[in-house]
Amino acid sequence: MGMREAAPGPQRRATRADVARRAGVSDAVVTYTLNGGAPVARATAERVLQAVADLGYQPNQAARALKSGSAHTLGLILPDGPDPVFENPFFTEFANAVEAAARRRGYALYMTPTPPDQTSVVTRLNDFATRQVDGVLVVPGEGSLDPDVLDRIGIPWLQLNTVHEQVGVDSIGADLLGGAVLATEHLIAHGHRQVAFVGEIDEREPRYRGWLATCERLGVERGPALPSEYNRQSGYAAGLEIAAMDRPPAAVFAASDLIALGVLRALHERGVSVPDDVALVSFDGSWEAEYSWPALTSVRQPIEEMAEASVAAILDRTAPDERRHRMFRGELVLRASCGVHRPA
Amino acid sequence: MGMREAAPGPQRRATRADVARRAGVSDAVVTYTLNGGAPVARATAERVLQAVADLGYQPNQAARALKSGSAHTLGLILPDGPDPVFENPFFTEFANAVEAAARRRGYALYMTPTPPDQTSVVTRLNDFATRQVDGVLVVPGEGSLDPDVLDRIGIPWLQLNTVHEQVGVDSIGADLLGGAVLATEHLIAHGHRQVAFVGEIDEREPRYRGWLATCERLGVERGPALPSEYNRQSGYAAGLEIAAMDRPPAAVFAASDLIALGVLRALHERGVSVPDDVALVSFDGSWEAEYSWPALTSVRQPIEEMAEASVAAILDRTAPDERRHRMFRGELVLRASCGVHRPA
DNA sequence: TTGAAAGCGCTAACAC
DNA sequence: GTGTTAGCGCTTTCAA
Repeated sequence: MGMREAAPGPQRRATRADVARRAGVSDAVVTYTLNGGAPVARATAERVLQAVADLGYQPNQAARALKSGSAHTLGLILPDGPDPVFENPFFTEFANAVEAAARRRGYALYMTPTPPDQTSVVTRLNDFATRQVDGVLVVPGEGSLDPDVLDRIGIPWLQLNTVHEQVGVDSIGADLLGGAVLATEHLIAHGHRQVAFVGEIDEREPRYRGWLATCERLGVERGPALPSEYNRQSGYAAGLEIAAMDRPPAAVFAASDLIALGVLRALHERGVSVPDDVALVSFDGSWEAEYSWPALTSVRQPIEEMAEASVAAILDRTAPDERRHRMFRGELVLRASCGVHRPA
Repeated sequence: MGMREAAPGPQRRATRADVARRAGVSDAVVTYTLNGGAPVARATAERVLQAVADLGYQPNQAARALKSGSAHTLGLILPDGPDPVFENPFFTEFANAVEAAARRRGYALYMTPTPPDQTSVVTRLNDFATRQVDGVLVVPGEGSLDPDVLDRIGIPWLQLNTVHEQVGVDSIGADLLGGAVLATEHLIAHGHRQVAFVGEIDEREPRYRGWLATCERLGVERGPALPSEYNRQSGYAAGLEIAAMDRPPAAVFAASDLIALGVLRALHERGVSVPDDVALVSFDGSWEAEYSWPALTSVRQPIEEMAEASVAAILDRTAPDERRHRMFRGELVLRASCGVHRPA
């Protein structure tokens, strides 16, 4: 008779063959019942399902992956630089949302910080390919990736958190320019006749462009533009500069929450009051913006929506050659840092 | 002749057979060369390695997983409750450190928030098992897990972030009691004759016990103990209570950074100054504690060390029956929230 | 509607 | 030292 269920302890997992035997059918029928692919007689199907339940059978995903070329898994590559990505609540929220979206579709997620240079990313993509990963979401860092090289690996990929749209690259990103316009307009609506900018100062950076354009359009003096990387330290340095000015700008648009948090700290230290002396609006709308002091008014990126769309874009891709950029609008979340709001 | 390399585009990945053919050896020799397991003549090995390089061959991990029962992958289960785990920088840092430790060992990581109840965790462990995951790190939430049930799944697991040591459970955790002692002593060293506590009020909670014992040992009045869950909102509520007191405690020990952040916000709102009116020390030492205002003095958990140990514990496990709790000491990181430090 | 059998790519026991 | 071969558990023709 062979071994019956051994005493408690890590027992061997049931395989498709065990199920088939117990249901008195062939292996194939088990597959048909479970995955479809061929019609199965009602009675047969019931016996199979019963056997599955009795045995607590669960298909071996490794075997499935080998045979079908799909591990039912997605990969997420986050930029691993001098600033730990996971210290950025925006990425953290994004990663979380992607995992949730993948799971809803029955996919698992490999998530890994990777240096954002071409070679490292290629290595990681290759590793994913050997694991039969179905698609990879890449959050780029500094430096750009050559789409052709990545394509040649043969694994579907999609670029997240895109700032500059690129031909031949399937990508997803927030409407940075539109968000910057929202933020700047709001500061101006508060009555400020001068708005400063802290962030990446580059004609091609949409947040910078949005701020610039809005100041010009509304005939408002553009306060100084202070350079800052997207982290707290750099924002702090900019904040110190602001505090040291003879005539500090009464309104500041910071290109990310992290920058704003740094600015905030510097102003606190120098006894400059936010929002009384300086009104501040930032970008991202991550949860950290909510528990800062004062809480930050910020342009909230539609993270869940973008995550959902990312997973869908890669999983539902039909024509591999139809590549495009998908842009998502954010909304301004009003809190305390921009000043008191009057009823409209 | 068959097909030669097709024009650029996702080409078929080379398999072990391709390498064998090109090197003029059998499949087995390729395996021997790559994995060891049998001696290979120097010259042969060189030819194989050359072929591997020429073809850019990388072993198919799905096939490996099927054959060997190991996907070279670890799983990390985070508690998914009403409070999103990824809003807690402590978990975020921990997850990041675990991923890095796993990667250093050549392992990938599945990371997933999961409701911490028994059924959900079992389901997830089973899913991991079908994917031939080599071991799972479980961060428990509310409610306890039955080790016997988890063991029966047959996949090695380890409990992280452990508060209460349990027999029969392999686990890792910080020295919470020792940390609470450090924090409380420090507040007392600042000259305060009364120290309050905000956190979980339970005789079995080590942070609570450490605070209690230290106050008694040093003959200091223990200020009120205010209940709080481990999140910002709850800390905020406690902070409001503190601010509303006739005679607020001059020193507070908060059981986590998140709690402290909430307390801080409440005190700000009520115009209570930290550290002048209230000195504050918290627990965890996550990065968010550094950019709060004022920056938090906090007991830093040795996250990297614990992550490293977690991965090692599960991968280097020899005797599956030798289970124990591994405890790690934290250290007090001095910042501003506890008050000015005089030279020792 | 069901079954037999080939094969995904790799490993390892066994033979030479 | 090297080759042959039998699977790991599953999917999928192809036949019956």
